[in-house]
Amino acid sequence: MKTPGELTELFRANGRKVTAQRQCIFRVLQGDMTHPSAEAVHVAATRQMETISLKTVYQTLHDLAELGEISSLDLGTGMIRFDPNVDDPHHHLVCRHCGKVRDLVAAFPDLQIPNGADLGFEVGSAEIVFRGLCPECRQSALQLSI
Amino acid sequence: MKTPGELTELFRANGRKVTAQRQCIFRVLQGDMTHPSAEAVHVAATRQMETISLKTVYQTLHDLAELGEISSLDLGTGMIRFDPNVDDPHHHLVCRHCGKVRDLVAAFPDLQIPNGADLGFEVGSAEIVFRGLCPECRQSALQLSI
DNA sequence: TGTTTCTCAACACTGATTGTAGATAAGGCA
DNA sequence: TGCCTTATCTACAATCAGTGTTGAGAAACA
Repeated sequence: MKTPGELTELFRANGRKVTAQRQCIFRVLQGDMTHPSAEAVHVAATRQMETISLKTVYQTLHDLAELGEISSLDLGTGMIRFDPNVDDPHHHLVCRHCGKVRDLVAAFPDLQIPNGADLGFEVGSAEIVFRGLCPECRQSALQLSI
Repeated sequence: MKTPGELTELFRANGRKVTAQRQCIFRVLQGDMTHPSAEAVHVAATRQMETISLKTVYQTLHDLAELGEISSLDLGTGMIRFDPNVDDPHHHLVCRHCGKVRDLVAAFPDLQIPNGADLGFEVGSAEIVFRGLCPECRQSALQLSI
């Protein structure tokens, strides 16, 4: 993802206005590796700007996704997650207990896309989701089963 | 998925009661290859039993998933889809326009699960989702772009 | 500075799914 | 077969993530 300054330029270049709320969201996303939900971004943004509304957060996240600066992921955790890492092709590791998401950059960088020709599909992209338990949930699962 | 008769046995063996509503849902799922949503199952069930409630459909689908007879999939189409095919390991092809889902049985039957050990994750399963356009949506996309 | 246009926040609303509670039916047993 | 216990059913309300609307306000640009 670009820096807040670059995003400001990009938004202006695309005829979008740059507000204090948007810059706040840019800063929140910068360097966030947790694949936050809109709600999580809102909570973090609220710490810098008390009155920012959830609707504004949703709208700005959609704008960023439309410009290709973040990607939105539905990983089956009940809400859409936003991933600022759009530069390295990668897949995801999802904790089936707490929903935590981590990038898996090294695995399957060039997954062969099968041709769905026999089914008539025109296949455009492939995503792999690995599900398991994160370190924390693994730990608490162990303690519970004693 | 097992036959309606086998499912009846299985439910009884697990201390669950077998009602006309449940058997109706068993029949609806039998041989359904469309990965229906709960709503779609409800519509089909209503054709056999007018008064069956959506809540009952959700509950029975969850029971079946709990017993491992169907699997529930969140493929990013806005609702959970149910897949009666739990016998052949397979992946999914999802139409990004209409949400139609097809099985891809032959592709990557034995995807190597990377060890998430360096991230502390204990990885249990892997799913690949291929996104593209189904034959029908491809056709209408072509017609629109003329 | 003035004007235009976009964005903001508050609020109501949607659509999928779940919780509640009284009515009803299944399954075991006499 | 009829009764009794317990699970399940339906209807209804509620939840939760996300979206549409609208008047007020701020950004961009001349």
